[in-house]
Amino acid sequence: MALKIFNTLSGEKELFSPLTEGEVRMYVCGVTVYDSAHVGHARSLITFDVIFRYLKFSGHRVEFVRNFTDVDDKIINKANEEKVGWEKITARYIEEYYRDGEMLGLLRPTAEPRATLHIPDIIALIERLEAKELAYRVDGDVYFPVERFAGYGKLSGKKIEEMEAGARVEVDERKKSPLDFALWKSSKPGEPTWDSPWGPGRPGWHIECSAMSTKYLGQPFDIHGGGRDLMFPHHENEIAQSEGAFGKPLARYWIHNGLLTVNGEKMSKSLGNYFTIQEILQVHDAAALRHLFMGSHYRSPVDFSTEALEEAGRATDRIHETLARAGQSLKPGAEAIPEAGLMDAFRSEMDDDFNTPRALALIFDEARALNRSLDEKNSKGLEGRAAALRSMCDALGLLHSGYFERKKERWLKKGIVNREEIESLIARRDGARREKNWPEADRIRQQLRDKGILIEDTPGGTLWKVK
RNA sequence: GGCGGCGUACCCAAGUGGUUAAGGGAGAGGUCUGCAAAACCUCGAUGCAGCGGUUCGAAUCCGCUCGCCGCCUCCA
Repeated sequence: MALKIFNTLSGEKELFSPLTEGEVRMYVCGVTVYDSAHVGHARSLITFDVIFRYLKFSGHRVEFVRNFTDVDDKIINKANEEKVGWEKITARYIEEYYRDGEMLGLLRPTAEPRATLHIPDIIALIERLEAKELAYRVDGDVYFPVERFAGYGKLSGKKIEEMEAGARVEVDERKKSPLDFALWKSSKPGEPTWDSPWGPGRPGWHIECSAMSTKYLGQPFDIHGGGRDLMFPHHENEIAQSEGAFGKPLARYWIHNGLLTVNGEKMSKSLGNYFTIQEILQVHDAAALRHLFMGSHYRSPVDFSTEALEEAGRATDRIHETLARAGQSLKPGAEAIPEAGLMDAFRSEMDDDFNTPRALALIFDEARALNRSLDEKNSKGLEGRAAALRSMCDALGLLHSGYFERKKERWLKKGIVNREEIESLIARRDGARREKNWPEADRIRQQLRDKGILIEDTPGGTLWKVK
């Protein structure tokens, strides 16, 4: 068994072997912090969180770097709109981003560098490119001449001539090719500015990733990831800059996650068809969102809808229900070893380019088998199998403690019922049941049901949960 | 226009040359239950957009047709 990864660079699944045995260096493009992150960002975040988790799960030491782009036109525009400094904008959204990440159950990367804290590294890289005649100045701007880099287009499979012919951009006459991109931009008054050999200005978008990835991970490093939409031009430009500057590959495996769509169209700010992560998490559990994403392969598009999310939520309920049930009937404190056969099966699914849909199928198969054993009061091998189920879910980040309690909280917050009301209705119903007053007991149950509360009579007493 | 991808049951979705086409949701029937809920059991595509072809054998390879999407512009 060995991990295979689909490498965008080759267009094929390849056997993954890190540069250093047992160690993986991974860089993923993060977000530009000018607005709240939406569910599309969440997909990318969760995809690479799972990859991070699984690489660790399979015994690697992982250096995982994800950046913040904290200097950009959109940030400046937002600052101007609100008449505040740009640092206020980036600070606000970085803070929001950390809160989102925590709620999504993301593992923290090993480093989360910001562009503005790496200006010297960026300048040094541009100088290096300039020395190799891979940069030219136009007024206070510095551009990268794409036709001077032979491999331009190798990641996205595009050809310079074809792109120039079909260019839809308004052509900047000062550039040698419409595809040339800015390494450094001169700044207008009031914009973020740093001194540089080319005059006061700020870095272009792509250069920060080249500078920071290599600074933290060396060159080449093992995995570079990001959303499909970053493949061109962003990642192509990163390759041009880094490989142009150092004459060696930037990254060995390129991973791109598929995009999130809404009614079949890409979720994006410009289309206005997006939900922020916060909006969604007020109504749904992060585990359900993650489950929704895990249900499709990371490279496929996923169509987002609240119906799909609710459906994923019902599936997530089942897993947590099973886990809770298994937890109750196991000896407390017993340190069980996950059942080896199950773990092997899980690994072989995940080793196939992180095939989470198949891994989920395995999880459900085992959930059913476990429930069956529990129904039959057959405790043989139960601990090991429950531990395996738990471990598989954990490797996907699906284990969110307090899952049902959060579900209750979300419902109670709507103000339709409160706990006291539920408890007293249940007490009254229990009284009716003791007297075998079934019509009254059923009437109370219906009353609760109308308020979204389901009653469950168990040997240990009456429990309630949210519908 | 160029490049890439997708079309599998009511819905979502794996599978990409070879036993009965995973799994989830919804639905139907059943076991359990005072009745429920949960759980479990059973049933759901002789067929994988359509048409041709290659092959002993195709959802899986090739060709054409139809439909949808992404990138080529900031974008996870």
